[in-house]
Amino acid sequence: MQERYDPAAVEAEAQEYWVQHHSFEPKEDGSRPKYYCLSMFPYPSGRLHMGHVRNYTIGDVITRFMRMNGRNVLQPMGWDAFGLPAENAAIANSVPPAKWTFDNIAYMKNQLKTLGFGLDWSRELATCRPEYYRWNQWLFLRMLERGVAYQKTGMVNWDPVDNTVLANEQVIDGRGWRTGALVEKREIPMYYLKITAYAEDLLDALKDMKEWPERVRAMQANWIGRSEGVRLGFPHDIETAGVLYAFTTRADTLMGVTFCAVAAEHRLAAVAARGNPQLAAFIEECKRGPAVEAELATQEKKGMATGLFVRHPISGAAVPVWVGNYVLMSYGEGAVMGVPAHDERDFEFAKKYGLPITQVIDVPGREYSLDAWKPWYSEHGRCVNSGKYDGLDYPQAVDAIAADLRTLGLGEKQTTWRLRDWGISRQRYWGCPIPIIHCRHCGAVPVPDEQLPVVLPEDLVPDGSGNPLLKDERFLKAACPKCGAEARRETDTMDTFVDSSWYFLRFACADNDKSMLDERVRYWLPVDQYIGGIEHAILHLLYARFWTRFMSEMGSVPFKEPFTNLFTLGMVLNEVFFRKPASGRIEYFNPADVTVTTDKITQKRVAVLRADGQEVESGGVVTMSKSKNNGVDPIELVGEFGADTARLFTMFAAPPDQTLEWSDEGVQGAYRFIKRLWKAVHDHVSQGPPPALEKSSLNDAQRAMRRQAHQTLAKVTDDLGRRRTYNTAIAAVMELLNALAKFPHSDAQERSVAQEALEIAVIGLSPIIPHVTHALWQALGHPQALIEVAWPAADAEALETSTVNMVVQVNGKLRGHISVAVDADEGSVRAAALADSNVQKFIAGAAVRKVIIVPRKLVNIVV
RNA sequence: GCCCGGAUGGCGGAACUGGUAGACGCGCCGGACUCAAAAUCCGGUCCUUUUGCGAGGGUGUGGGUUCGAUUCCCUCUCCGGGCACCA
Repeated sequence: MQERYDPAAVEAEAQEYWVQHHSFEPKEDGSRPKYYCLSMFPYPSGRLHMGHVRNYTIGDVITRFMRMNGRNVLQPMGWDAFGLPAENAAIANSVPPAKWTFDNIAYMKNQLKTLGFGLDWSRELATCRPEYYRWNQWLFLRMLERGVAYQKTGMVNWDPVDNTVLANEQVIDGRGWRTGALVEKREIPMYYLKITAYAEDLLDALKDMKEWPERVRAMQANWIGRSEGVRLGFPHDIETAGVLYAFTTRADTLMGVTFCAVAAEHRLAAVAARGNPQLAAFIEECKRGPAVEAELATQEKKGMATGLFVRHPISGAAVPVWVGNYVLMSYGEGAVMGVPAHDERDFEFAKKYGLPITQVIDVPGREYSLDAWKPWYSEHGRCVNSGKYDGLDYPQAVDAIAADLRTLGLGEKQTTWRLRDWGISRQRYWGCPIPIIHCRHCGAVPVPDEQLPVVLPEDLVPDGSGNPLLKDERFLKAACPKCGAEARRETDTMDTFVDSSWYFLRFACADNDKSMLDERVRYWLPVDQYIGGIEHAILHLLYARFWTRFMSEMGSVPFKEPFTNLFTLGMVLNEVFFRKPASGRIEYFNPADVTVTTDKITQKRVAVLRADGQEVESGGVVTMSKSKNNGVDPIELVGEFGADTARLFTMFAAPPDQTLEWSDEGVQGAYRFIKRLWKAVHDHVSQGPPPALEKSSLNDAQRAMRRQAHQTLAKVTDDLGRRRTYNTAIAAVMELLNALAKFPHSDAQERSVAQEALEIAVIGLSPIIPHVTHALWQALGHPQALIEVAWPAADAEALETSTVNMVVQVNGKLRGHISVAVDADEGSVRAAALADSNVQKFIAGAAVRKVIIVPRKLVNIVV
């Protein structure tokens, strides 16, 4: 065995072994339990970032651990290869997005191999390949047939200078990111998927998904947003006799309505705007407003009276109709009843515009005043000032009012969802073409299955002014499948979330060119463990669940939930350094180019840019990103310390589901530990092979060492398998190694105990640092490769102990320690506790009121 | 604004089911080795007090439940994620 740890040589050899032996290319095998471990596939942005390393290391730890525990483990990898960044790169460099994407894939694949992940590359897929996206198209046609896909108009951001549709992220303060032009809204026809038809099932199923993090289930449930309420109608005679409908969860406050507010897009707003230029201008202003919910919700609440009135459904009183910029057309009926006394937004609105406020709910012991909003105003209580409903509580009032409305034909109880249908049309080039042909005579005609795939040309270079497909005659021209007339292809492409809504199924059968899925899906799916960033907690995961439900209905898959167990990891953060010139833009400096020292006198941290020796400011610790220039290149790290160090640090520095703060010193520490482990094995094996362990003849110190080794094994097994707290598993092995360093190594039995402890350390860490442990396992005298070794169980005999240490508290404060026999009864434990000299000091002269004994842990004496 | 998380020494974190707060690592201090430095090894390291044993305080804020609270409940503050066309 070499004395010096040489990561480059060790890692090349181990990786060579796994490739040669196809260690991670599992075949379907009905005789063995399968395990499908999947990390969210990356967008091929150019190079791996630390978030990828963290994500894929977790996946790899699970993969290797489950493999050693006898499972037939599949861990595939692919590329989420369509998307906006490729178009941006294309515009910047005049390269087709396809070339940019494929170059990036080649580069990043190499990076992944360098890190030693146990990936099955034989199943690799990229969503931008026609072999893949043809099935997007095929399934979209099935959805069209079943009415799950449908067409309606939707609003988009329009850049009037570039004549192009902008993504929300390309709109900065209401202006186009490239042109700076004021962004307009346009209503255009788009395709939608009817995810709302699955809302109830998507919500109900969450209750049984115990293996998903509670927070993700909560976020999804809130997103779907089931609301039980009442749909109520305000009759009117505007134009002709009609009814303005609104949805409310607070029908008990109906008698407190003093106005109604409608969205700018509401039909009544348009009616009122005729002949009212001021109102028309206000409506236009609202429509130009933000598209993003966060901005909508924080903008100043504004409104304008329409001059129209509707009638209160119960009292018949005239109720003024306003247009409000806080009313969403996309939720409920696009109109709300205004009850300023009991709704905070309505209260503010009424205050601002001088609308009346009528208290109709009374909460005992509380005094209502019109001066300022108080949180209790929106609490449930009893009806007052509400005529026949006075005295009713919330459920009684809602029932009574819903019943009366029903009699009047002006409403009923209703369940409303926050979830909206999924608009999948994107007016962009680098995506999966929507398989539709537009014919002058026949309208929008689906492309017949036998003409699939509709292939996206890969040689176009977008220039930022609209979708290049619109200018590509080869793509555009098509014969109408119905009448044969010359027709035009749909140029919209699909949202990239479509691509990622089923890729996990395709890994089971990526080589099938005849059908989307086959019987192998039944062996591998559902995914046993899915791992990805918390930022995907809602959209991606919800879309994938919806998609799987549709495929289940079609009979394509025998399950509705695609991911049995979900693990969400935290973000990777790093400190950000910058200089802010008196004028001009902030300049960010990469932390690798900055030296931070602590001033000995002032104790202040000082950051200096090495290039010029001048100080830079610290902007705190934030998510690693290109824009803040605070990323760390994982591959540079691998070059300097090896993949095992990169893996060990990312697993050790923080629990995997929480944010991880980057630390160069921490990386050094990880490297130091691996070197110590290497040296410990080297020093041990250089004395030659130890004799067989004679368990019965060990002395106390040897027995204790052995006990710690097996306790460590039990802890590591639990931390890796159940708790997924890789940081504490590593800490436990570090403790074991620290203990072993103090353990004598001279007689034969001591060396046998040490051999066993070292083997436990090496096996225990092997899922995390597989390369170095592969080499160390050989050095410890084993011909079989470590990846083929079965995960050991802790020896129950080694864990046995005769005495146990307990702490003694007096009134909850720690006062002493006692050592008692494991099987000591309460009486003797109590006696030992009371006999402790320090404890005596605190109970002297006081009456012992109570003694609480927690077996094997603690005694608390209450005096 | 709404929904979901988080906050513990100089720093990252540990304490799993309400039972010894600070494991493990980083940094720092002292020592060994060295002509010297690096690397490595050994010892120390929450704060106050004490020669020491010990004592007092301490888990973002303020309150509550309990023999006992980092852990449970309520309040507030700050930080992070998501908000439907970034992926």
